Amino acid sequence: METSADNFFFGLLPFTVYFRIMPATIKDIAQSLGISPSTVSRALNDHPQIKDETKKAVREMARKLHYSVNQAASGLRTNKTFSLGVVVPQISNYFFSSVLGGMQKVASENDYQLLICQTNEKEDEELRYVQSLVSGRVDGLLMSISQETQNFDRLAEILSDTPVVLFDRTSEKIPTIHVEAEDYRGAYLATRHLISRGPGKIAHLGGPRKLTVSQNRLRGYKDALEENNISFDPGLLAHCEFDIKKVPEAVDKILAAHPEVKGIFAVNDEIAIEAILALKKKNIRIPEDIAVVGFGDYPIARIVEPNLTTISHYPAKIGERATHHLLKLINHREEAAVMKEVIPCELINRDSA
Amino acid sequence: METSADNFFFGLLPFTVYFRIMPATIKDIAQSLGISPSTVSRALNDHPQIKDETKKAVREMARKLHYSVNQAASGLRTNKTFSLGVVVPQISNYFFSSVLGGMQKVASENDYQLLICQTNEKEDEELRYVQSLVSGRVDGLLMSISQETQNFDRLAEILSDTPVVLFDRTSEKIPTIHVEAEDYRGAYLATRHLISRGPGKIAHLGGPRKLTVSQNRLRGYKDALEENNISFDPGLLAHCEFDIKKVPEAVDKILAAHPEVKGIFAVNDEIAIEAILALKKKNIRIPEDIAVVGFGDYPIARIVEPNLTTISHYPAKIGERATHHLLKLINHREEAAVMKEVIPCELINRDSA
DNA sequence: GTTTCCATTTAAAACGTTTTAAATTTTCTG
DNA sequence: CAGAAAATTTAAAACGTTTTAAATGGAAAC
Repeated sequence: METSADNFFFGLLPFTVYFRIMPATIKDIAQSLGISPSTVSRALNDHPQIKDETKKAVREMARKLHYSVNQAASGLRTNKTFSLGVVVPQISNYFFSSVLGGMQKVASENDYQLLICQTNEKEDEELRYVQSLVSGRVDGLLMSISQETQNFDRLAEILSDTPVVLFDRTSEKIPTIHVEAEDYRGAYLATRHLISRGPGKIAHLGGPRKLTVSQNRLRGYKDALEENNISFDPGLLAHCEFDIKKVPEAVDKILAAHPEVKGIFAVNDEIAIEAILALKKKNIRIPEDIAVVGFGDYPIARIVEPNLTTISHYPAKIGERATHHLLKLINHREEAAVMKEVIPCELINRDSA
Repeated sequence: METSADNFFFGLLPFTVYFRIMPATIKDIAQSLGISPSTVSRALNDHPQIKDETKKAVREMARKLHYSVNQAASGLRTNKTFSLGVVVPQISNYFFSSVLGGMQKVASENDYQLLICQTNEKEDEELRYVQSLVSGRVDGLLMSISQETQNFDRLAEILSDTPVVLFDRTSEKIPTIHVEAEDYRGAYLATRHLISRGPGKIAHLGGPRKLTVSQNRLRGYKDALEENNISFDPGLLAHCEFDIKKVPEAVDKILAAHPEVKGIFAVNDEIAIEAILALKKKNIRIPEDIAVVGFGDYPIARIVEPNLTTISHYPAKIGERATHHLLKLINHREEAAVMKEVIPCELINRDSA
C-alpha cells in the first residue's frame, strides 16, 4: 500500500485529528427531557399520536444535542436501509458515469443513497459485490452485467431474494425488470443513414460478442442491410471488444478484403473515433471516401474532425428509469412484473456521415 | 415521476417477481446444528477458541442455508460499517469519475464499499448528504467541496466527529488530511512551456475564483510569468467558471484587448478545447499563431486537432491516495495528523503548444 | 477419587431503534 | 363530580449480531 508518494507529505499544522465522541442517541434526548425513548422516537418520526408541543421540544433537543438517527439500528429494526446497490463494470467511463448521475438524481429525490461497486468486468468480483450488497446493506440492486460473466445461475439465485433491475448489460436468464437503450433501432438508423448516402459497402466494427448490447446493434446493422437488399458479408464485420487498440488492425483487415467500402458503423463512439484516426492516417477522406457513424454521442463526438455522426442513447435517462423501476419494485412489490423498458435513440447528424 | 417512456413497456414473460424470503440468521444455523448462537458467531469470525471441527460444520451449514451476515446488526454492535462515504460535485465528469475509480480500487482491496453522493455543486445538498452519511452509515468520508459552499462552520462541526479526507476541492477551514493535484506546479509548467516557445503575451482562461484549484493554477501561471520578468496583465485573464459556453466570449475579450497574444493556458482541457474550437473558427492557426495548453489530460486531448498539450494530474491516483489516507485515519487514528499530500503533475507535450 | 487446569461452549447483555400492547393522563358527557 | 372516551405516553420486546463473564466437560495431576 505504501508508495513513493508518501514522501509528498508536508505537515500543515502540528496538531492531531480527534473524533468519534459518542453521538447522541434517542435515549439521551429522552433523558434530558424527562420523557420516554418511545415518545422521542415517535416524535422524531412525526407520529400523529404525539402532542405537537412534545414534538417541538424533542426536535429542539435533537438539534441541540446534534442528534442524528443511527441508520444501522433503524435498518435493523425496520429491515430498510434506504440504500440502493449499483454494480457496474466500470465507473470512469462516459456511459456508466452518466448513468450513475441519473441514478443519483432519482435516488436522492426519493431519499435513497447509492452504494456503488465496480466489477472491472470480472465475474468473481461481481459475485462478491452482489453477495455483499444483498446481505442487509441495500434495499435493492441496479446492475449491469460484466462482460466475463458466464454463469448466471448463482447470480439469479442470490438475486431471487432481492429486488433488482438490470440496465444496459442485461440477460434474460435473470428474470426481472430490464432497462436498455434502443440498441437495435439505433444501429438500424445508423446503418440506414450510411446506406442512404449512396451505393457502396457498409462495414461494422462490433463490440464484445457476448454482450446483448453488441448483439442487438449487430442485428440492427444486419436488418438495415437486408431491408435494402444488401446481403450481409462477414468480411465486412470485425469485432474490437471495446478495445481501441484493436481498431487500426480491424480497419486494415476490412479495407484489405473490401477496398471499396463506403461506410463504417462502429459499436460506440470511442471505436468510431479510433477508426476515423486510422482512416485519416491513411489519407482517406471522411465522409467523402468513407463515412463513419458511431453510437453513444460521447462529448468527443463534437470535437473530433470531422464531427462524428452518431446515435444518442441518453445514458442519464437510462439511469433515471432503472432507478425509478427499482424503487417501484421495492415499495410496491405486488405490482412487480418481469418486463423491459427501452429508452429511445436518436440519430445525431454531424459531418462524418 | 411518470414519464412518457412508460409507454415503452412490453411484457417479456407473464409472471410476477417475488422476493425477500426471510434470509437465514445465525440463530437458524445454531438451531440446525444444536449449538448456541455465540458459538456460531465466533466460528464464522474464525475465533481461535472454537474447535476446528465446529468451525467446519458451521461454515458448511451457513453455505447450505445461504447465510450471509446482516450488516446492519453487525454494524450496530461493532460500530463499524465497512463503508466509506464519497461526496463529489458531479459523478459524470472525467476527473471525478476517474477519482472514483481509484477510490473503488483501494476500498475494495480493503473490503470497504463506497457510498457515493453527488452534490451538483449545491451547498445545501452537500450538507444534507454529509449529515446523512455521518449518521452511522459510514466509517469515514471522502469529500470534494462544492463550488457554492461558503459556510464551512457547520461542515467542520459535523466532520469533527468523523474521519474525513478532502480531495481536489479542499479548504483549510476543515483541518484534516488533504489530497490534491500539484495544481500550482502544473500551471507553472504549462505557462513556462508557453513562454519558452518565444516572445509574446500569454493569456489565462481561469476557473471559478472560489476554488482553491483555480487559485493555485492562477498562482502557478502568475509565478511563471514573474520568473520570466513578464508582468501580470489582468486584461489577459478571463474566468470561465468551468462553463464551456463562456469560452468563445472570453477568447474574444482577450483577443480584442491583446491581439498580439501568443499563448493561452486554460484551467482545464474542456476549456482549452473550446478555446481551440473558437480560435479555429477565427482561422487562427494553432500553435503557429496562438499556442494552447490545457490541464487534466482528458481523453479528448489526444483526439482534438491539433492534439492538446496539457498537464496530466492522475485522477485515479488522487482517489487511491485519498482512500489510503482515510483507511489509515479510520484504523489507526492515533497516528492521524493534519497534513496535505500533493500528487505530482506532468507536462504532456503534444501539438497545440 | 479429588482437585486443578485447560479447551470449549454458553447464557445473557448490549448496540439504538421501532412498535405492540398496555398504562396513564386529559377531556368530555351527563 | 363520576365515569366514559379520547389523547397521549410508556414499558418492554424485538431486530441479528458481538462479546463479557460464566459454565461445562474432560484430561491431567496429585
